[in-house]
Amino acid sequence: MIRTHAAGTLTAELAGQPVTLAGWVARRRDHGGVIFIDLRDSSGLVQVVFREGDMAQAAHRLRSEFCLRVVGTVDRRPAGNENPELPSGEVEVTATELDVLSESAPLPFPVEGAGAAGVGEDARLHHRYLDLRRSEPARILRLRSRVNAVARRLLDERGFIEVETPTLTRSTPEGARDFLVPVRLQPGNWYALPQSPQLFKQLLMVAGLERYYQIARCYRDEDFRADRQPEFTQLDIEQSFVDQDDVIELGEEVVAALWGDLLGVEVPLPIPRMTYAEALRRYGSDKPDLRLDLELVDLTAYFAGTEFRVFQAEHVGAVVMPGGAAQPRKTLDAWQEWARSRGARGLAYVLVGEDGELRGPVAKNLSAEHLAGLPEAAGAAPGDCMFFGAGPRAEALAILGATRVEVGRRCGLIDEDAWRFVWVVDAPMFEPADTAAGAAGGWTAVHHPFTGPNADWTSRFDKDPAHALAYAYDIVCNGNEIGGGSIRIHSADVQQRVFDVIGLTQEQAKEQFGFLLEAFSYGPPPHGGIAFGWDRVCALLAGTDSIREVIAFPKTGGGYDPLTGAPTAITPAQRKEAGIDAVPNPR
RNA sequence: GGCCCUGUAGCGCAGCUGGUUAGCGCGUCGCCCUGUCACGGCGAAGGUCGCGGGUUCGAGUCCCGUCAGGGUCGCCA
Repeated sequence: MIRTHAAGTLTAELAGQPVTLAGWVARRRDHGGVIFIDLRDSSGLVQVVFREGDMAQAAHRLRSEFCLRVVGTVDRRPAGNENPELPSGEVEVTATELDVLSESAPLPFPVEGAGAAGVGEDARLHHRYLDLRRSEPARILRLRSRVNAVARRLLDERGFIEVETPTLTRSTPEGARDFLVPVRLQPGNWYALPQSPQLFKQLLMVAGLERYYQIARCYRDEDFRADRQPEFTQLDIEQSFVDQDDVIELGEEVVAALWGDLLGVEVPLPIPRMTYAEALRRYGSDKPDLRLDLELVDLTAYFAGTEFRVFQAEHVGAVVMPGGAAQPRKTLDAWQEWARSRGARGLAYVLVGEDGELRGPVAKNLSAEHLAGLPEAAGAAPGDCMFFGAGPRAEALAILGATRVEVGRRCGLIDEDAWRFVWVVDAPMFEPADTAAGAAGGWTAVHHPFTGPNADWTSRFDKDPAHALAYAYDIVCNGNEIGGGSIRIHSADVQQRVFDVIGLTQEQAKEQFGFLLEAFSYGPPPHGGIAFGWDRVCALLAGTDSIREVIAFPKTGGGYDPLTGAPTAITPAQRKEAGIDAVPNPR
């Protein structure tokens, strides 16, 4: 090694010892006759002193982020000059030899010191290698490595086998759009990048592995959000001869190990469970944020027979904003704007005065008797504001659920330090096809077409697809879905009935999933699993809002990589060689 | 694809109802400085105001279009 010690590890115990350090110039404080350099390496910082004569002259030309080798001795700092902010603050290194390993051009943004905190994301990603020299981004990458290690250790201890599955695979028409890769050796034919290892992990169960896991890269060609990237990572797990409780138990162990080992947070087990229907009814969301106690109120029955047209709807619900009656008109108008920006027509409200009198535009439209019992029915007290959502049930619940969280945010009702986990179970198997694209029948699978019906519905899911429930479960943390999975179908009969419901003919099923169905003709074991959204899990553990912070080289919303400039055009020669425009030979 | 916000020096931002030479902080460059740790002092350089068009005597500012980034809804089995 070029160095003998790491900069951040030097302490008074080493006083008097010669050391050789290697790292970067974090900051320079040039006093003419004496020059201080904060030398940074991956372990931290130490102050290096260059005194008069040759050493001071040599140090004078140092600049930020020059890469150095420094030989010197560890000295206690003069009394009164210690820096308690630094772990190495009791000592400094008096330089006797300086070797500039490489110089740095002027920086595109401040790496250290004042202004380093406020750098825009674009600049940071363009020079991500400089961004990662900074302590916080570096901390996050190190944390992610430990997140992986904790998961691997736990799964290894429980007999799981880490298997790598292909990233060049077959395009399957359901689900998200695939990224496609042309194949030079078979012009006109294309690989797809996997949206997840779903089909392969099921094949591994047929293969008798029984316990599989993988930290797997997945690819989906969809529009991006703050919490989405075109390539992202899942902790993918699958197990044979298990039921839903077994998978949930394992998922809880993973969560408890991560939060316990990395944050010192004890997650009380078992994690509570809630049905999908209950989550929607009480919180207006399939990923409820339980840091907030506030619940929705169903007033559909209460308003039955109302003459107020807006409330003549499939569903009428309310959420109460404590103390909300004091909001000025301008703020209440802003709520309307907020609701419209989320696709709602508006957000009806009734204010409960301190005197109990009900005010607001909607109050005038309600009958005296509906008005009289309203605060009690909604659970509102004097001084509160009642917000109402009315319309088709799913839409009304969606806006009410969003309002609930927004109320919690504005009223400071959310405990930012809390970790509230919940399993959302008994998800519906199917949803009407018109809300999702591409299905030929009247129904489409909510999860994927291999998700098994739960015990209650095995015999009759195809008779009442609208209400059929699956052995499908999501784990939610503070309002974020961090993982989800299901018990898969291993019976050919059940599988065929699911295909029938979603309108998939035998020919289509064979065309799309033939290899899986063939495998399933050779004694497939009952199996199920779970996949964690690993980027989101890491972001939560790191305490950051954006998953970009936990990805070494993330892309922007348009799928652009600001560092490499990918994607790029290709040359006509590349295009020809890749066979992009070729017509595939029939097989 | 819809809607909202942003785009001014290397970085972060200001620029009021249109007005003469577009400012501030940090950074950069030069000189000075022997105990600083966001060191300090003096001086200097650095800008097609994202791009295109329009209104106007005059546009960073107003209008239209467009591009890029961020957010959000749709979408994401």
